[in-house]
Amino acid sequence: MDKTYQPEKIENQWYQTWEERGYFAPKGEGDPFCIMIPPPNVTGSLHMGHAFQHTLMDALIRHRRMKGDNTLWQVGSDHAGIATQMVVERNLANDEGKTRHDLGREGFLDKVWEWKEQSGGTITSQMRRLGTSVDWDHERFTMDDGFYKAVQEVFVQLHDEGLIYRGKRLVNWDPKLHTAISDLEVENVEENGHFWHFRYPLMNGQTTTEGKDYLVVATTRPETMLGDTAVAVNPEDERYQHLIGSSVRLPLVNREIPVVADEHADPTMGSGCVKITPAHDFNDYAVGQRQKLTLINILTPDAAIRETAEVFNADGTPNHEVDGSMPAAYAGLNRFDARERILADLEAEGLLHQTEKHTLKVPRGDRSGLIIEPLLTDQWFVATKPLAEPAIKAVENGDIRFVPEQYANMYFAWMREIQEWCISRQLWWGHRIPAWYDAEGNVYVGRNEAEVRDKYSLSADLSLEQDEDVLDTWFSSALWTFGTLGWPEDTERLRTFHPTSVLVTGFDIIFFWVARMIMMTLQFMKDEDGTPQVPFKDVYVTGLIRDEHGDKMSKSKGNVLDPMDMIDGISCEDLVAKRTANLMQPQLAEKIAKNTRKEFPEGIQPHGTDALRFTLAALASTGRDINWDMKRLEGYRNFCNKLWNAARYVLMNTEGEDCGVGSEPIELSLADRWILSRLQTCIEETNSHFDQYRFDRIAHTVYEFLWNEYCDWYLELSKPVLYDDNETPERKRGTRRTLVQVLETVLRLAHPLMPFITEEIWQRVAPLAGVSGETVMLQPYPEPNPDLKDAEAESDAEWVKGVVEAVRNIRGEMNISPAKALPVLCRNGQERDRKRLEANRTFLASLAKAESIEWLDGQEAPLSATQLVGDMEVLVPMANLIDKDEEIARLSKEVEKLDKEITRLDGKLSNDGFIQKAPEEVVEKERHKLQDARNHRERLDDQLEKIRAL
RNA sequence: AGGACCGUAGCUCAGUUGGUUAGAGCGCUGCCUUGACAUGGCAGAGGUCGGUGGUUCGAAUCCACUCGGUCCUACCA
Repeated sequence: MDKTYQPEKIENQWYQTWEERGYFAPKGEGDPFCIMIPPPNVTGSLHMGHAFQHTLMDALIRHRRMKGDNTLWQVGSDHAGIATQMVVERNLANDEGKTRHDLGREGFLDKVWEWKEQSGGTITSQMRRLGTSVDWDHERFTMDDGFYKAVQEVFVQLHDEGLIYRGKRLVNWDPKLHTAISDLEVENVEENGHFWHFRYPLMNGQTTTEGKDYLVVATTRPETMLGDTAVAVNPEDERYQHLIGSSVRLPLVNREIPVVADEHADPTMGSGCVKITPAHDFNDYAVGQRQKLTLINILTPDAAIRETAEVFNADGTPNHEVDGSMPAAYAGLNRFDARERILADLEAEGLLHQTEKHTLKVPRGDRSGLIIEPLLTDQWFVATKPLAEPAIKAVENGDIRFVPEQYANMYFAWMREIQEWCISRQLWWGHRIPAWYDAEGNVYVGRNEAEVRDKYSLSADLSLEQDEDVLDTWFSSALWTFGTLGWPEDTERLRTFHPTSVLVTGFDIIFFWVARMIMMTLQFMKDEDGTPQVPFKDVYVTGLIRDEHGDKMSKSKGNVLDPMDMIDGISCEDLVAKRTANLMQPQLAEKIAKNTRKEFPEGIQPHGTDALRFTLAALASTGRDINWDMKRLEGYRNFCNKLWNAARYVLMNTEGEDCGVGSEPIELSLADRWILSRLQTCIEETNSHFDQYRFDRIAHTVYEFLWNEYCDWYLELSKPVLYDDNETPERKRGTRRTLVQVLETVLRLAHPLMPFITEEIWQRVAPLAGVSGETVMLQPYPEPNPDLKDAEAESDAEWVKGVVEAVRNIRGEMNISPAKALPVLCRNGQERDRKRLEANRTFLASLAKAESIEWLDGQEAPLSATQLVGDMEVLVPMANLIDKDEEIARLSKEVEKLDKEITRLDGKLSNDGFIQKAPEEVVEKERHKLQDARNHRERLDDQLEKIRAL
């Protein structure tokens, strides 16, 4: 073995072997255990969040696979409608200077598929690099024919049950992407703006109670006034009672619009009058529906002012009575220019009453960044309320469990206020809506045109056009758990693996994805007796990986870390180049480059996959934010090196030797029995942490055992046995056997977190431990063996460690070289101390580097430095070695500590309440502590006196 | 406005149902290249657990209030 751990030499090769040998596929027996991968964007690349979640999923899968379950980790990717279409459109513009319209729908879709072929392999090869043991043979893509079948089936069934419908509604419209988006895809950002107060003249000589001949309305969006169809006042508002039913003249347009009474108007805000623009504001739309107001759409799909407005009745049917003509001055202006012109014109007419500054929440599209426009369009919707009800119950009654459970609150809050879901998108890339129209606009829904004709008894010569729109990507990903397993076919995989076991995902997509998956699955997946199936039993919700300052990693901030760079390393300049390439705002490049050079002057060293995975697991605590820490990564890379070198030591001392797994007799030392006992605890804890999804504790438990117990103590304790010619062959065999068996077990224990290094070492260690098999991946996961628990060995070993530490402490505090052998004296102990001393002389001599260890029976001790182990004093004679003042200082420090302790315990024990009310065992424990502390104090005092007397 | 989460060592974070001397990694100080490992070993320094009040024999842990930070949902004519 190499002297240092070099991950790049082992990782790729093992992954290839595993994949070739088919280890990742379900083995077909055992309890089913299934995880559905949250499908990454097919054209994306692996980011830290993926690396994090994939690590945890892989750990779960490998754990259960080793436990003997029939495990399936279903892999696949998502077509990511808007995101992908945007990328391809941008490439098209950059490379050929063309738009998608130049190519036409078919031509453009060919381009998208081309792009998918070209870039789709990026993320899968990165996943392989990360060691993910997914079932590649059944990889799925949401645009697969089979998956499309599932999408169509769901659409048609929901439609036929009346849960999907089409209608003219106000939706969130992205004027750049030219599509509707759901309310979840809108980000409300606080921005500076204004309130503009307008005067709308009253008609027919009416006046307000104050004698004014106009009403004042305020708006943050003046341009919408062109589409106003009413002014609302509160029905309780006395100021305006007499005006309800009268009219105002809409300025600029000169349309007569009514004053209506509606609760929406808040008498305490502004003038108490509200302009109502039902076609351009969600609240006003609701007012319009209540008051049966006309809808006047003044905007084009680009959000520019129309030449002539579109007019509809409240029910969405075209209205031919109201004149839609608009002032010519604004036609074609974009909404911002139109705003300026309208303000100027109103001011010129003396109708701009007041202007005030105001901060408001501006809705922006999460993809385009543009201000979203509420726009009246024909769209498809899912009636979510009936679907939400069982979905809420499934979590309430525990069929689905959120981990950590506080995320259930988030889920409930959203589900109980759920809005209808707009599922149509005016895009080309996606699942085309299975609906057809005749020339009169009648809608027919079916799986294909032929079925539609049959279903609706349409004549063969009736010409039908399929709906141009596609479905929201989340509509298809909502079917992920069962669509990937073959539904609507009744497949073996579906029967075996659905409901799935656990979903691992981020809290940021609970609404987008988790909630919708639950709704859809309960609706479509039923047991044979008709009971709805949940998509998964547990939802393990992860935090979000942020940079070391707690900022979200983003391209525009230039703080993105690529998991592949953690693994393979990257030079400073390459990292700068990567971070500054393809920026949306190129002016940021300089700052990003500067910060990057400052933070990573040496670039990033390679750390290997196992170190990255171990770090991610160790960071996976229950918090919502997880700050990345490069130092942690280094620490766990060192841990890998530690494991590597421990294995090197074990192999050096066992290969070619009798490791006691045959028939030769063996004898176990105290150290052997101790480490085997500790190992059982480690196994117990690891398994229990796995059951609770506490990956941080798994990592900690394994780390602690391997480094602080196995390496720091056990390997050192094995040396005196192996290196001493006087030791019996039985004892040597016992030690060798323990060395290899414990290591082999730890390798299995750690394998789910660090698959590569464990496999590499296991291959060499397993035969020595008498274990055969092709791979550690398919070995049984360790289970604790109660027979190996040995309380006596543990307490004896603690005693040995105590004596060693006592001598080391004296050494350390006195600055005595570890190379210098010291004479050690013991006295005042009990019989048990003597026995322990006699039984463990060689261990003590070796670990404490003691030249001699003598028991003092009444003889006068030479002046010494002292440490206490229980009642026993451990003395190191001072002759020439130890400085008097330093020893006084050291002992005084100890005494001070003890005094504090004594005061604290004394206070506690002289409290009657404590004595009476605390459990007897707690009181007893405290009494013991006090007794011990007093004894120690006394001994140290004696010692101090002697040294001072010198 | 409603809700959630966070505040523990210089930094990043653990701390399971209230009972240890409050822990880890990194950083820091001192000694050491001893035949697995300097990506290392040994020893050590460092915290009145955001604040106040309460419940309790006992609070980092439970309750109330409060300060600071993050986020989600809703609304703002």
